[in-house]
Amino acid sequence: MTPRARDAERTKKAIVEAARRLFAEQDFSAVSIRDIAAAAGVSHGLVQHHFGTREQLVTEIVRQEVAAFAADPAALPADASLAELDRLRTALRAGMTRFHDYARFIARAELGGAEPEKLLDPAVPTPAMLLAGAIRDLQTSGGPGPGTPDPAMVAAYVNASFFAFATLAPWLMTSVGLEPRDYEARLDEIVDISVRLMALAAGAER
Amino acid sequence: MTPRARDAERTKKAIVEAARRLFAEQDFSAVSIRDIAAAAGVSHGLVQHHFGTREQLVTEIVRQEVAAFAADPAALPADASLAELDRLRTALRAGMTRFHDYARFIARAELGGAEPEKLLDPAVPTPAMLLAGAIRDLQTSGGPGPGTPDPAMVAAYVNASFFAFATLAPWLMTSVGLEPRDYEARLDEIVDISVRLMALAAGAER
DNA sequence: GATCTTACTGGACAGTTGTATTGTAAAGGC
DNA sequence: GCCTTTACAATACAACTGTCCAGTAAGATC
Repeated sequence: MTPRARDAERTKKAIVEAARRLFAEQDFSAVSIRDIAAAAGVSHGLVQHHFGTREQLVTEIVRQEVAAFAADPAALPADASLAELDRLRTALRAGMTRFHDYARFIARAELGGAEPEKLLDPAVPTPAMLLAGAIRDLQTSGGPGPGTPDPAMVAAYVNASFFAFATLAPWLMTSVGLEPRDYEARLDEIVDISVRLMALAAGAER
Repeated sequence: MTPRARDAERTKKAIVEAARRLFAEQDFSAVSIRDIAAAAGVSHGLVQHHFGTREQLVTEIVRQEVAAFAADPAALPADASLAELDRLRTALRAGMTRFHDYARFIARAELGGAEPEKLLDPAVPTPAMLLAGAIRDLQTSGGPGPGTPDPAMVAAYVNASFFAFATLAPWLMTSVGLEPRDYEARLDEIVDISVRLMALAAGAER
């Protein structure tokens, strides 16, 4: 193997990027250090030199992924109030798109049993955080109506749907007799359903 | 290893059951044939004798899991119409409970890349299939109102939420600032949100 | 009782894994 | 120029993997 340029920072980034790519396609435990090294064009010994053990590498990658998502301004558009439905829709759509890859990553990491506590970070913004505006609307206008669902639970529900579609869109579509290929084209419908659900939670009139 | 009773059918079942248990806890690719054999109290050679290759074993387990869920009467309660909200709620709750383990299994299998086409079976009933009654209600009463979301898409949305909560409840709860431990206690709220969403899709008055 | 089938165990094997270790040469301080 | 540091490659190794295969004995058939 021909030696690469001596640029530790750059090399570490290349390794992390290669690992990210492989983890997005396979089981966490199906990806070996040698796979990662090969994908990064590096000897497997170097991976160990930079990251220590395999577990430390995985931890580092998870940490970076969470940090990147949390820091991405596109992941958390400004609060959108229910009074501005169009803005809410647009923001939710953007959030959903950005959430897509992150959700897949979380699913693999979580189901793979890798450092779950690192992922359980309530500080990480999610599409449903947009509910914040709606919830404020609700609270300033006298509280929820009788029998209105808990806005936080609705937010979790919306997050859940986005998450599931991101990871299992083909299965979810076919499970109700829809065409799997249509998923991309119908993202707006999913957003629309979410918005209606939020309005419901806020006790707004239909 | 002391030889076990010579009962092929019983032994095969024990192996499948052990594998199911292990697959529910770890990455698909992290579970070895020897792990499964040990958990079943059997030599690893026997697993090969009964199932051939590891892949055939996994395929068989997935097939059985899908078949078991599809055949379970509790998984698909009788159609509940929107006109009978209480029955709908009860049925949905039962479906959700049964869906829980199946969803976890699907997630692992799908994300592990194991035989996805086997899982993409639209014939497998899911909680949101209960929408069938509501959709019929809708259609016999003159079609959806203007701007009403597609009932099939709503069904997929409901399925998605159930699926995601089953696999990632702790993360989903904390992501909106709720207590992860509360998840079990608040299942009814999730069902309630689903029912409201269905009513919305059917164009029913709130 | 002899023979055949088959449910099982256990050993062997080559390939892959994570990690430890050794070796090399590039860079920087002095 | 020398010397220390360190980014890298390459080898070594024990543990584990899936698969193959030889052996054993229980039970059925005749």
